[in-house]
Amino acid sequence: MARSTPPTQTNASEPDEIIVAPLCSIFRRFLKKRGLKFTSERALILDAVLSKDGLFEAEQLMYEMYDAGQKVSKATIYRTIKHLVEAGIIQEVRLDSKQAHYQLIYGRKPTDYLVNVDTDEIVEFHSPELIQLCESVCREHGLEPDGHQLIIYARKPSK
Amino acid sequence: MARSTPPTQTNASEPDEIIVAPLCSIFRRFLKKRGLKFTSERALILDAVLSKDGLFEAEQLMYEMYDAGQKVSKATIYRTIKHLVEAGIIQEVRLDSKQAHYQLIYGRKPTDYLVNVDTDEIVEFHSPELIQLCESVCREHGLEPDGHQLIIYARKPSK
DNA sequence: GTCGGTGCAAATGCTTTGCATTGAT
DNA sequence: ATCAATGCAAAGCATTTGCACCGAC
Repeated sequence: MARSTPPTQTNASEPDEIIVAPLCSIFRRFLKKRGLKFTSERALILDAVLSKDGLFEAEQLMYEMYDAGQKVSKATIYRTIKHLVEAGIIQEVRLDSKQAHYQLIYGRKPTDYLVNVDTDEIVEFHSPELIQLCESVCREHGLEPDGHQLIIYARKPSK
Repeated sequence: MARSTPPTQTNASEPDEIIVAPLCSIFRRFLKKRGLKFTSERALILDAVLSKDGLFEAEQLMYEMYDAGQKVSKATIYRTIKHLVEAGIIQEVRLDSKQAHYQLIYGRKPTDYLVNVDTDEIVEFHSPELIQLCESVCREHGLEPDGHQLIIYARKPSK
């Protein structure tokens, strides 16, 4: 069973003060509002997610939890991740046709990605201009922004 | 066997003069350069792709070709689509965790997407500002742009 | 006590692959 | 003639689901 390795990655953002406790209660509140339960498995998964500061994958998270002796089934990982996305705590990022990546977003600036297609290296960045753009595009259509995903693919200059 | 329906979609671009013949020779040239062959199946698939002006899916394309009496196997569709992407004729768009979508891009302005998360309606748009942004982000990292993908998620204003 | 949650294994669905045959160059 | 392409069926892989038991509320 080969564990897929996360993409190489540099984090462009200075680690903006992560407030762990609030996120837990935010998740509890979200679950309660929907008549769902806050179980010990969900607490463990949230903890594991909070310990990651870049992109991560569902199975990777599961194996790391396994190694840490916190065994939660794959099904539960996937089910919980869906709720975390719904709750606005993490976002799904689709870098390629393979597995989904996720990243903590709650209380952070929206993150965009620059992928070097030669090396697969991923650089994160934040773009206020893009946020403006999202807002104006939405406004044109009488809508309001509910997240976005920008992936820029790039390569070494031809010469 | 349920055929998945393509997302509802409006095309924001005036159909910029599509030059069909050139694309065929462009594809031939691409294939030759790689020691690959231009087969009748690939010609049929290219034709089918050129007949689409918005997003499409691999299986959907196959069924449409089937209905038109042009039967090409699923394997060949997928194999050819990969080459079309490599050739820069179409681009892959990942709107969700389900199947991939594709869209003709050769000779067109890069297309971005606004997804109404309530209705799943997709509006295409073009953004020169975004192209500027891509260039400046790439320049900062000593790279040059090689495509991008922007999906804006939006919803009806809360009130 | 009621439902929703969990783990497991099986199922799903998109996409890829192995292989024998066919066809472009 | 060579070597890639095709079609088919089978495999792969990330993700989802059915079900019997468990646990949060």
